[in-house]
Amino acid sequence: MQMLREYFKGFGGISSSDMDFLVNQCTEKTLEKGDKLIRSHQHVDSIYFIASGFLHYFSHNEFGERITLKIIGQNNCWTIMDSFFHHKKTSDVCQALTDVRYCELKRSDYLNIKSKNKELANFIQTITEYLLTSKVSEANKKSKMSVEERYLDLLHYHPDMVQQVPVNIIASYIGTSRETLHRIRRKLTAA
Amino acid sequence: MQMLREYFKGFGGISSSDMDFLVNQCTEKTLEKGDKLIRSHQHVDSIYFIASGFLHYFSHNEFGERITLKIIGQNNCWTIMDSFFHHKKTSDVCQALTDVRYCELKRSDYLNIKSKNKELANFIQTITEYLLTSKVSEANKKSKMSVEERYLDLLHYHPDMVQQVPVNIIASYIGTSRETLHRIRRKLTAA
DNA sequence: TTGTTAATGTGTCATTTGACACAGTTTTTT
DNA sequence: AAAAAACTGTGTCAAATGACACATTAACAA
Repeated sequence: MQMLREYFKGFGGISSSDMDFLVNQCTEKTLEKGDKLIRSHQHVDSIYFIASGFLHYFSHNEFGERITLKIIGQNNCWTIMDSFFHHKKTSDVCQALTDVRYCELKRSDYLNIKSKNKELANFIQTITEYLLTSKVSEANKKSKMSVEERYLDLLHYHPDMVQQVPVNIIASYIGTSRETLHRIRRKLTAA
Repeated sequence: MQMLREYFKGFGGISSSDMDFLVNQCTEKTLEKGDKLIRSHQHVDSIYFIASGFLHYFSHNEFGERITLKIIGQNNCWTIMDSFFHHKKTSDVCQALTDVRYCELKRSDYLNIKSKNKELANFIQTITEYLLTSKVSEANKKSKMSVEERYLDLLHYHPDMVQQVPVNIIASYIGTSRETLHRIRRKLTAA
């Protein structure tokens, strides 16, 4: 829960009573490696904050192949937006790649927070703006990089992820096959 | 301005005085084909709503090649988030591909709206959540599709864009070269 | 412990792609 | 109207990639 407090602190000052209120809406939970946080055809009614471990968020393309949409690591606030905000079923899956500790915030409590007071409404707006900005920047960055550059980027910013997550999942995440990623790694170790 | 009202209406009811207040913060403007809305090294201090025409939002990769990040068409609310929210310079460019009519909302007026009253703050939050959800969904969809599928998708949802925007820009947008896009088009017309 | 499954490393080969080159066409500028 | 610039169509060829196949190793469960 301490990590969550730190995460929130990063978005500017709120009173300690507001902070307590915020954190009290969240529940600490764990997953074991292989457990599913979200199954196909499920409604997603919570936002998650990852305290430790890695989650694998994936979907399927028209040929039924798994496509990694995100590998969610420590200190990340995440949900399936479309399902959460629009009360829709998702067809995607989110599964623990390692043991995971996380906090859950249910939609009803999220709404509570937003309507509690002006400061908290504002605080949530700030976080939403931050998430939007991050997502756009990330997508733009991805557009500018080759597969190899994306891998080097991962290695630089998330070396632990590269170590702990299977190659085929990393490969899918950066948009290539495990064989091509393997060639890239071979080339890099040779140099 | 009517289009902007309709756009806002899509996000749920607000009082007509709130709607008037909202719309009054926006200024109608135009660009001629080739004009730059945003130049490199500029601070972006506004949000834009496109009423007609197409804008080309692009950046450069490490080799100085132009990378199309977005082609912004009618009924789109857009800005360079990172620059707008974090008061930073952008190194990207946004230029009119056709004559363009748009509305501009300056940051100071955006902040005015947010602090005017609870309903408007909420309304802005709803739009931000919508933009975030759309962006994530769009990125996920893109991950699942091949270049050819992305082209077919554009053709389906934005046939006017495919007609009016140069092939090399469309190609860059869907992540390939103009030659490969040309091959795809040739194959499709053959079939 | 052993059998089973998952993950990794690597080679071959057909296919796809990007880079280049250049001709034809359209648009814009002078 | 002429010249210049931008855009489009197309062929060739080398390089990159994906699909397979299979051996090896690691992780997990019976």
